[in-house]
Amino acid sequence: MPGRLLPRQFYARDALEVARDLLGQEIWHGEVGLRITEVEAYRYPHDSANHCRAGLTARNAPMWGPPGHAYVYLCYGLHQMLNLVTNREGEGAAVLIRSCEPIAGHATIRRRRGGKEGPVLLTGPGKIGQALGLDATFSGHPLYRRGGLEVREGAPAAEIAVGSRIGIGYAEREHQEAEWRLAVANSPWVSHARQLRGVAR
DNA sequence: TCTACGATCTTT
DNA sequence: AAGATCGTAGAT
Repeated sequence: MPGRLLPRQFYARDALEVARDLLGQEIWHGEVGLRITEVEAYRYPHDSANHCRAGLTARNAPMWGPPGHAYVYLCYGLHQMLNLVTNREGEGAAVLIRSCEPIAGHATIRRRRGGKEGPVLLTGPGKIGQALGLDATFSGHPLYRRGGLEVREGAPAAEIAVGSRIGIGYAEREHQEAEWRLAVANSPWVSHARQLRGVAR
């Protein structure tokens, strides 16, 4: 039996708080189910790494909308990046899903990954969008309704690790160094794990 | 319109 | 260390 959907209000908080509580929750799309193991918070209003730093654009519009919706965008011309919109409507903030443990739909995931043999390692945000079969048409999709892309209640993380966010060299140093990347401690489903430090929950 | 570049990943 | 690959944003 499927787990309970996370309610809209879950997302209506600061992105960093939502990020912490998303660890261990599940993302489902069709038969594919993933357990969230690594996330990054893109906060509002003071975050020079945030896509919303320069105001409203056609691409980032879902981030300015109500919480509990997806924000999906194409990165480097090939990677579909999945974010979950947080805070309140009118505040551009979201949590980037960076890594997950696959829990269902392994065959579909493998096919989407090109049918390669070997373990399916979903570490890094590009692989999450690929495993879920996402593209930009999912941007703005609600996450709290059955059907389509859903986020369900999962087993919370016992312990978490923190570190600075990846790939934001364009941001101010204060925001580059902010420890707004969170992961399930000691999970194999984490990217750049050496740059994390463990902290008690 | 034009141009530079990116919240990446894989291969060398 | 560098190539793939293309939509977006800001400038012209």
